Amino acid sequence: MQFDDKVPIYYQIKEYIYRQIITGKLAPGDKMPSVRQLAVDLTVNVNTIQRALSELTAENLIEPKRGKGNFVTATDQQISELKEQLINEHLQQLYKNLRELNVSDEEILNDLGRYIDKQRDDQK
Amino acid sequence: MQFDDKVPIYYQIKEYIYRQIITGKLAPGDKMPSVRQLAVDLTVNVNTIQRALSELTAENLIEPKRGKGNFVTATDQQISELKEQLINEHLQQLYKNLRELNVSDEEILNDLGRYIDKQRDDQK
DNA sequence: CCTAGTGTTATATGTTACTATTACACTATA
DNA sequence: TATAGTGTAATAGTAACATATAACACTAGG
Repeated sequence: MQFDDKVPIYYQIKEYIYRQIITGKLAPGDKMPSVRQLAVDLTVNVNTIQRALSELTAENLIEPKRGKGNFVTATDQQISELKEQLINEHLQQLYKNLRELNVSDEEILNDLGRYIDKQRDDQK
Repeated sequence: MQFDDKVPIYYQIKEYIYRQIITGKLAPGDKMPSVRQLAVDLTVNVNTIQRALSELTAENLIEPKRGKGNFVTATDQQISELKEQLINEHLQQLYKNLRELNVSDEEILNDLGRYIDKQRDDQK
């Protein structure tokens, strides 16, 4: 996994696990990979994994069991709220960023439309 | 100015100056506020200002003159390219973030449309 | 009971970011 | 020529982040 060196790694791992949960790769009740395995997979130190997991635990999304592993405890309700929240934050971020560059509401929508069309073309 | 504690301050200052230039608050040829004044205005250390300015200098957007100050040397051409690049990066960021949450192209556009409408309403 | 696989915790080390402080180089001007 | 206002650079200290390493606590299975 490639990290943005402008943002703490533990935080990017947290976001990565958010995604795993939201996209269903990790479902309620699932056992997560062990901290040591995650450390290998993401090529970071175990302590860095722990830093991310401890925050997710504090947010009641996962729960550790000594000797067993970490388990997803988030409910479907929690997950859908989390997804909505993250989407909203990202939209807000874009909106704020572009407005700060003096891009109008209309242009923002047009530019995004063009960008998405371009992605579709590049895909081919 | 409020900073995001997940991103280096010097980098956020760099982005701030990008905005000043793109929105015309700083025009080609303009003299910038002194490093000491910027440090006071943004409530950071002079060295942090320098860190940002030295990168902007390396990008040929500004140029320092000993004893005189820092001056905007970017051309209109450079500025419009910079603006386009930043807009593109932000669009790409949103697109990537939402696609990673399994949001479809169509939903992305709809969600943004709704978000912008909501902003307009909240404005009143 | 032993062992392998879990989570948890602690220590030491290195790097980067930021601050505070000081000093130096240069320019304009009174 | 002195002074105030510029940029520049160096030092030292603090904090956060990440690493390496080791040890400890618990669980499951042979």
